[in-house]
Amino acid sequence: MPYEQLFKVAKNKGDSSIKDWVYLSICELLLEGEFIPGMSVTLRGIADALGVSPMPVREAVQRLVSEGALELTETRRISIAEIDEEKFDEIFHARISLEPKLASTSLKAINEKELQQIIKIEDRLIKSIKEGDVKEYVRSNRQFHFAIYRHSPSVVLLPIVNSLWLQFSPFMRVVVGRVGTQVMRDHHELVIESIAENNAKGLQEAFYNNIFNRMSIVKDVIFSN
Amino acid sequence: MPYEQLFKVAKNKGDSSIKDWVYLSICELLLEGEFIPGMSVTLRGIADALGVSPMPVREAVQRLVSEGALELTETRRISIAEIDEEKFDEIFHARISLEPKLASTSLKAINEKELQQIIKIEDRLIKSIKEGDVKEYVRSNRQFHFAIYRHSPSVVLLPIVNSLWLQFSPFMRVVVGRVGTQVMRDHHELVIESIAENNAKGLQEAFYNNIFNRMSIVKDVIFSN
DNA sequence: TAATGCAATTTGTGATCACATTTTTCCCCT
DNA sequence: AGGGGAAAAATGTGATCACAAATTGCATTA
Repeated sequence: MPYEQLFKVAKNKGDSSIKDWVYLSICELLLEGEFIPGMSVTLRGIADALGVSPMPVREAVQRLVSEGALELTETRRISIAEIDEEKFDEIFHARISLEPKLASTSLKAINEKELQQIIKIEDRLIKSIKEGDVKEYVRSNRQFHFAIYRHSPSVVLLPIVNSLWLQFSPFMRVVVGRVGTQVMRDHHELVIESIAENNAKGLQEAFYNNIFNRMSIVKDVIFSN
Repeated sequence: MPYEQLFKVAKNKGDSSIKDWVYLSICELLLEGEFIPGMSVTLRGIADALGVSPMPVREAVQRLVSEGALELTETRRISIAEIDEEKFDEIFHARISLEPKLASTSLKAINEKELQQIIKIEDRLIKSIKEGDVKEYVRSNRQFHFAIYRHSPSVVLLPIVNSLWLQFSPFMRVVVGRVGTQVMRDHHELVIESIAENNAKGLQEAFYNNIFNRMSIVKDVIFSN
């Protein structure tokens, strides 16, 4: 049975259009690393798996193509985008240029309750590192970032950063399996400190260092030879 | 007759899919400032104007919505995106973070012939300033930038920058009418010099200053009170 | 004259059909 | 057994239809 992963996604709650639900469903699978870069998908395959007509799938897929998460081959087949070193460098530059700023714009919308949620996610992340649970590690790291970004009023930066994560997540899921959950300074303590102290400058620095370290390690491991 | 502007666009050459042609047609109108921020468009209106079915228009419009150039209202109508000061600041940050880098990655693909084209565009730009031709000024300024960006092998930065221009161009067309083609240091001489000398660092600086100056002036004039 | 309500039209969304092109399958030949 | 090739199935694209929801137009009323 193709696209077994799609059966895991939550049923459409009917609170939004089908195409948005399809879009979010595919996003989740991309972010969770259920799709391997280079593998191909089909409109009807996804449509059947989700129990909808190919029409809303077309719109969702088109959107993901324009966001760089999916690609069209020369013979107009749909596949999960792959990443080479040049592309990785571009994403590196974009992330480090935009995400610290995005984080700082989120700051004023984060209250005590949301800070506690962020700390809870960080606990899960530390636990996953100890246990070597790569899948949970990738998930909680992403949740940590977006638990912050999500509160930003941004209408420009946030969609861009979203599309960046959609582009590299399928790739990361594969490479982190190779890198492992090795100890790396993620500066999450500084992130939490800065939020608690309402320190925008410190928050930006913490995110800069976090992204720089992580992306550098991945770059070294994957593209060293 | 609604959407008269659409009649201006070139006929579909058949070398690509209809949806891509529709997409490019709407892009051109957005970039040329033919659409005013806040105005609404309809699928069938565009489809009739272009002589195609609503289907490829749906796909093109969905894409432009996901790129932030068009917006869906709460009652799912389509309109040209508007820009407030917060959004302008975000675009400012994204442009100044990404475009200098994008320009520098274009450098190695620009040869003498292409440099001459760029110089030719710069001449048109200077002429338009002298004559106070706002429309031509906006067009040649955009052509100047993309005559460089277009040669970049970028697959991440270029689409992002493209979407940024699509977002602010309808706005710029309106505000430049208010700002006028006043004298501003655009650092285009430095751009051309840097290309001629193959100086990536200088090119980045020239673009940084160009974008910073221009965006600052617009910000002052439009959002000063 | 300006506001109100109701009907007619228009709109985006989703489903289905048609079609050219591509991919896959499977049988035949060497 | 192993290629090669034709037939069959599958695929993305575009057009058309159906429908609920929103907008518009217009007559009626105060």
